[in-house]
Amino acid sequence: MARGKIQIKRIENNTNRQVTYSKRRNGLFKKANELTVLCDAKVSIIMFSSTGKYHEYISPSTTHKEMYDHYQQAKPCDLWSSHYEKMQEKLNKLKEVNSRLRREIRYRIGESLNDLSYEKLRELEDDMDTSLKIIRERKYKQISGQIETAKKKKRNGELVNRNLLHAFDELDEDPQFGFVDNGVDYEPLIGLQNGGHHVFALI
Amino acid sequence: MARGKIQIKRIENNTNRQVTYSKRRNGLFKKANELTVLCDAKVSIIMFSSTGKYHEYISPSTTHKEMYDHYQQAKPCDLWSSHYEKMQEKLNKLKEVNSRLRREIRYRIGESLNDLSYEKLRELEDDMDTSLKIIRERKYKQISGQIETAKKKKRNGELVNRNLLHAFDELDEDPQFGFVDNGVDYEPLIGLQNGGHHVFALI
DNA sequence: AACTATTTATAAGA
DNA sequence: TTCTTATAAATAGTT
Repeated sequence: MARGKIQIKRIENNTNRQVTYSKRRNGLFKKANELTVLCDAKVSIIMFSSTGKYHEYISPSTTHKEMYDHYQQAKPCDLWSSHYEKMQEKLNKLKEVNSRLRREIRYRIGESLNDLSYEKLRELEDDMDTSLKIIRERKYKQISGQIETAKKKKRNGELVNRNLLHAFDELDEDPQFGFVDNGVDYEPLIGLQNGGHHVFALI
Repeated sequence: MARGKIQIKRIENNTNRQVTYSKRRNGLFKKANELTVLCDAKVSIIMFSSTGKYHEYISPSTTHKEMYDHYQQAKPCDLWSSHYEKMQEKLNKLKEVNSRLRREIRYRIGESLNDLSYEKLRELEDDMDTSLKIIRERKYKQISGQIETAKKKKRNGELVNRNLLHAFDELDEDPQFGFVDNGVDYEPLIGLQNGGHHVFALI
């Protein structure tokens, strides 16, 4: 717009394009600021150059986030808001599921039983009873398995020992094998609550 | 910038301000578009007038959402993105808590017991045992309470009945009072799983 | 980054 | 709102 008119089309010369970008960007931001002051408006500008660098203008009294939140409200059907809202929805759903899970656990550790009808209490008792049986079985299975293992190891150890005795005619027969933890933990997410019950450290 | 210089400060005359807003807004958007074309850049502008009306410019090849997502990446420490990221974080935390709660429930209904060490199994058994006792107590308390209530009602009913008999010399003595549900539900969020256990219908 | 000839934007008026 | 136009501002090409 000076020293010759130009066509509004992509500037092919790379350097030229960069220079023009820089100049016009400043011009744009200046205009944006004038608009802000003169008309008491709020303006949010974000731009990316062809090389990927970004620049921004934002009216002093606000933030991009505020502008976009506002924009969202003013234009609720656009694609942008759907992303944002979906996230909110997801969050709320998770919260709900969470509180239901917590309630379930509370019932199962014997809290908030007031909420339950007699029928439900009976169901819960049945469930708990069945579960407890499963857990006991499992426990017995595990302890007998461990005892077996221990015995085997002991036998094995004794054998080795005997061999050693044979070989060196020394040492006495007393290898101590304790129970072996399977290495997977019932997690340290357990805090005391309600008379010694082990429950999650709820957030 | 014509017919006289102006000071860059708020235009007090309301109509004037509106007019200037409109004119300059068009100018700004025109410039933004020229910048887009000339320099192969992407520009996102959102503005609100002092009266709350919004206007926007967005380069043809993109969307506001895309621009802000980009902007976020380019400026990870700004307030907006922190809002966005906090949301993500919250979501992840909730998910984590969720899976822990589910695990806890699984243990308590006798699933995934492979994960637990012998020690933890023993703790779990203890817990379950205690909880079951609490639930049983509660159940008995409730049923005996209900029986009491029923008896009272029956007595009451009998009394009324007798009075009625006296009054009308008719009707026979047989009011049927059933147990009364307390009205609060153990929720229909319970679906069958693992051999008849009642657990939440997990999402 | 500065300069400046020109083009563009626009304030005020209609 | 739109047009007009005198004038202020922006800027393309150059240094």
